[in-house]
Amino acid sequence: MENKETSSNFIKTIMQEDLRSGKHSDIITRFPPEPNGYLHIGHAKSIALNFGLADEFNGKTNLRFDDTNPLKEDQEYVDAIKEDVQWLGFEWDGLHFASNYFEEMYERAILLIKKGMAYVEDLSIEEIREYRGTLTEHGKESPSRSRNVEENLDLFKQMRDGKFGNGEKVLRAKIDMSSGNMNMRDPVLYRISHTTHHNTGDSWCIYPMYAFAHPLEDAIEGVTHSICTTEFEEQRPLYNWVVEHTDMAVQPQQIEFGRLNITNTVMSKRKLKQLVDEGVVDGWDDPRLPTISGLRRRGFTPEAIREFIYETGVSKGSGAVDVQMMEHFIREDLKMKAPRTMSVIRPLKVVITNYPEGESEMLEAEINPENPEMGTRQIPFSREIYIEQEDFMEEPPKKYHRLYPGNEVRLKHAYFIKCEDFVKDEEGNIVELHCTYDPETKSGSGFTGRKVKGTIHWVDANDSKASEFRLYDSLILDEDEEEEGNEEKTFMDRINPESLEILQGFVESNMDVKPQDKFQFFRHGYFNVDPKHSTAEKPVFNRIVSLKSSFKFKK
RNA sequence: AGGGCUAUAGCCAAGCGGUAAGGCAACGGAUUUUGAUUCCGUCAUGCGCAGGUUCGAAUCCUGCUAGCCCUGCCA
Repeated sequence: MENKETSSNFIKTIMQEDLRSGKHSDIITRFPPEPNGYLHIGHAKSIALNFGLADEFNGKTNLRFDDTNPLKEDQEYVDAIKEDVQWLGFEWDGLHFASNYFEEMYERAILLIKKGMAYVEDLSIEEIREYRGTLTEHGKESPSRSRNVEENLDLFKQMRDGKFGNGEKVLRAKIDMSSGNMNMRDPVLYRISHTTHHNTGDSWCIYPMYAFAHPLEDAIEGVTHSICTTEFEEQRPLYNWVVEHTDMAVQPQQIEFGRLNITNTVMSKRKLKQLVDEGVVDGWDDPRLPTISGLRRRGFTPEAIREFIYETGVSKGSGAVDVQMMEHFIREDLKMKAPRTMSVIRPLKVVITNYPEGESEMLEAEINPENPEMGTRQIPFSREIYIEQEDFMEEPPKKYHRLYPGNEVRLKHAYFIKCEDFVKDEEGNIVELHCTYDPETKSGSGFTGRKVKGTIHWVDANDSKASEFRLYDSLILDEDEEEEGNEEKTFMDRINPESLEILQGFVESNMDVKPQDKFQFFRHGYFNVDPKHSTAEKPVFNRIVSLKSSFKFKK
């Protein structure tokens, strides 16, 4: 994509070398999701790598659904995955389904049987597990291992023909039960599952396992570099074994990278599913989730996600990237794109006592000072306005530049106002401010008579639009130093009870918003119009990220 | 009778025998009608630890240590 000078990573180095040496004349990669769930930003890294690298070398990338387990897969997920890949800004060359290769895979399995390298297993699932041994003990060979080729062929045919029930038989590779690598202890190649498949319907009742199917899929498509995450590293010998012994024409190279982890969130499908199923969040597209659909609803852009992934790099390590890095890239992307506008999220009424009653005026304001081409807008101003509650303090700390009794500040795009008085309710809460304004200080007038230390935002109290604001915080809290070592706290124990705060306030009356529109609310941060809950009458804004701030209350 | 992988700053990460890139964060300072942005500056005599080879080692060798992954008819 638009990635500037190409920073180095070990996968790119391998590709460059393969091109240089003539091992390959083209680079072909693939993104191979299983359609059993929604994509998250970890997948986005894989997508960006596969598509980005191939693109850089003018190669090709296929989107291939690894749909070899009908129990878990569904058309709903293939549609969602396609949408997410496109939304991220990538175009696949071929669109494939592993299930379209079932016939060829079956033929290759037969080839293995004929070579005496695969056999039909009679043992039960529990027995297979027992025979497999443990991490520190060798496995032992199954009695079925010595079955002759003809019988294996016949039995495998019967498996395909539905002569057996689920779990009764399985096809296994004959490799090495004493291997230190568990994957080589006669791995299962095919299992029986009388289940309707989203793509092949009921035409199959045996389905290939990942370890057998994946290398074949890659080889069939002529994939040169099969990029996956490090937990597949130990499968590489098996991957190579399958391609070699099934006499595939080409041998793709499996390359593993460390998966993306981000602080203060969870990334595994299992954990995300748990949060959704237990109702901790509002579905797979909850704006607090690192799912692609969640990030989209939160207001992240494809550009920001891509830049973040790119800057994050590729390695085999297993660390976690600070979530602040992701926030940096969305701020940077939206800086030029997002219109500035004002909103008051926790309103405090201000009466400007020397402004004539019943009158109002329109003020001109630039839409984005970083990007003047975006033009200007008109903002109504009158005697009563709302400001942010935190922009007034009865007894301010040192270096507080906002409103307090006797202090003067600028209202953005409007006038200086000075706090003359304030009123409290019975409980002592500040409920209203009385201020005076100075007509001389109108914004844009060039007034230089005196300076103020602070500029605050506001909204006309009688001409503004009621809106809902949803402020998000980390879903998962940091680990306390105290708790480490103690009984294992799970991520469910560290859920932030304050990850969502819903507030009612106001935005400028000139705002006409559509779902997914993005704005910078002055001094607040970047917000996205929620596509699920926003209505024409009452917009709902998701806070994507706050603005940075160096202001700290200190005594 | 275990196997595989990884270790460079608070975090991510380049580096491939010639004297430690970059990004995030942090901290100074300038500008500022966003306590934002922008700009300028600081931030590893040091590359998990201990030895060794070499004129020279983050890079090569040996030995440790720590972390991650592997015993689905999941992918």
